Formats: sequence, structure tokens, C-alpha cells
Amino acid sequence: MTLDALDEQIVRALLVDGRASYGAIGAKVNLSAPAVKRRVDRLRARGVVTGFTARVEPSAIGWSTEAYVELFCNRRTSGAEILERTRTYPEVVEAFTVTGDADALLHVFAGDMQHFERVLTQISAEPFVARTRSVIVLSSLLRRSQTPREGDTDA
Amino acid sequence: MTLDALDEQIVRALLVDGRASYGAIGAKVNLSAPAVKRRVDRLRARGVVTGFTARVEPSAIGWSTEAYVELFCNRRTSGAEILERTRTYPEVVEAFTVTGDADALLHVFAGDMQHFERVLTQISAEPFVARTRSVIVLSSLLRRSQTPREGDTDA
DNA sequence: CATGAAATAATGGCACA
DNA sequence: TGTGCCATTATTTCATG
Repeated sequence: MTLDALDEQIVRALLVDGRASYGAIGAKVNLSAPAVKRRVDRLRARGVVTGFTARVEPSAIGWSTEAYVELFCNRRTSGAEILERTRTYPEVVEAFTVTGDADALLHVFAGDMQHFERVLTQISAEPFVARTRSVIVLSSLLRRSQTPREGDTDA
Repeated sequence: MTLDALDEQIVRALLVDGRASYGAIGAKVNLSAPAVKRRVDRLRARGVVTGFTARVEPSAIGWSTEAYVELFCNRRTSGAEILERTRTYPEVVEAFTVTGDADALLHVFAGDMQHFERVLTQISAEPFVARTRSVIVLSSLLRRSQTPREGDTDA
């Protein structure tokens, strides 16, 4: 599945401004508004663009504490099992299986440190969790979305 | 700075669908389209909503390798200094200062493992970097955006 | 904040390369 | 297949109350 140069430019424009009109995008990429819409529809159908969302300042909506939690599992725990449990915590926004000594990595937002401690305690008490190691975010230096790479050939 | 119940619902709707029309949002929150627009404008002016973006499948735009890199600095390095250098790498999408033994944490996307290794080598060679520890993402289990918390009073 | 009018944008049909 | 042009419908946006 390959994106041609036009698709790439359109995706880039949508990453910069997800609410840009098709006409405005078309002006940048030299395409008519309907043509841009058709391509965006196709990108969505192909699963390249999975949706649109607002960028929101976490602290403004009550999430002032951010952390990464490494999960060490005491037995072979499948990714599906980890997902099944961790998704029940609204504080967990990302979950990965990873290389290294830990088995999984969770990205967690909490209202404050007390809230985070409570969530961490609950997660630690999950039957498949042997122990955890947390890294608390002190300050967010950079937060941006990636742009398409040039030579792009993969799924 | 406080969001009232209406703002909160609007932000929630925009997180779910960043391209939803003001009329459609208004139907959900019992407000007219112009009223929703005024509130969204205000939310943007206040810095609550910082923008809109597309959600894109990383692998579809050439980023198949994802990793977190912990940075250990050999001297007291300011966050500003870390930001100044790391932002020059398009592969670095997030950068934080953190608690624990590492000084900073980078979220990195690369085209493949070879590409990641090259970037890691470059970052390791930055004068303020003593050593690094990388965690490669094997599979992404969960990726979602947080929703506003209920009792929300902070900046 | 709602209403209503005018400007702008989205979207489907149709012809063409 | 993909595009541009056109017409229709929907949305945005700004006036006023």
C-alpha cells in the first residue's frame, strides 16, 4: 500500500490542521476541492487516516500528572490480556508490549499525584503484574505529530 | 481556569471527532451551531484546544518502528537545551524531563530498525548525552486520547 | 444565547483525459 | 482510475434582538 505524492501532501496538511477545508488543502496541493475530498475518503477507507481529533492541553482538562509505567509480568501474559485489563482504566491512554526487561509500557495521565498513586496501586494489584517501575513526567518539552516519510513503501 | 459542563462536552465531542460540524455538536449538547462555534473559539483562545489534527496510522506513512529512549546526561543539562537539540530530529515526536535515574525521555518513530539505530547513534553522540537506554515497541495495544475529568479546577 | 441571512464549504453527478 | 466543473445541499459566520 503506497501513498503517492499527492496523498502525502494531503496527509501532511491534515496533520497540521485537521479542520482545514478541502478547498484550502486543494489550493496547497493544486487539486480541486472534490478531488481532495475523494482522496481523503479513500485514505480513511484504507485506514491511513483513522480519524480526526482536537489537540487539547492536558492540564486544562484535569490531567496535570503524566507518567510512564513499565509493567513486569510474573507469568507469560499475552498482549490481549494486558489490553483487556489496562483499557478499563481511563487514565491509561497508551499501552505497548516492549523489548527489554519490562513486558509492557503504559502511558498514564492522572489528575494529580495522589490520583496517580491510587491508579498505580490498582494496576500493581492486577493478578498478572509482578511489579512496576514508574517514570513521572516533570515537564513536557516537545509534543508533535510525525509527518509522512519520503520513500514510503510499507503497510 | 475552569471549563463548565458545556465546554467539557464540546471538548469531548471534538476529541471523538475533530471534524464534527458545529451543528452536530450542538445537537448533542443542546446548543445552536453559532453558540458552539463561539465556545470553540473561546476554548482555542484560552489555549484549552490547541489545534486539530488527523489521526494517522504511523506504519501507513512510513513509521514502522517506535521506541522510547531514556537519556542520561553527563552534566546538569537544562530542559531547554535538550529540547533545542532533540527537536532537530524529525523522528523525535515527544520529549520530557522525568523523575528517576534518567534525565529525559524521548518518544521516537523511525522507518525501520536500521533507521532507528542511525538516529539513536546520532542522539547518543550529542555532547550532553552520557548514555541512553532504549525500549522498542513490539506492538501497540492501545492508543486513545484522554477525555476531560469531572471535577476539573486546575490550570 | 437564538434567529435568520449571506458567504463559504461539502458533496454527488457528469463529461473528459 | 482519477480529475475538473457544475449544481445542490449543508455549514459557517456575522448581523441583530
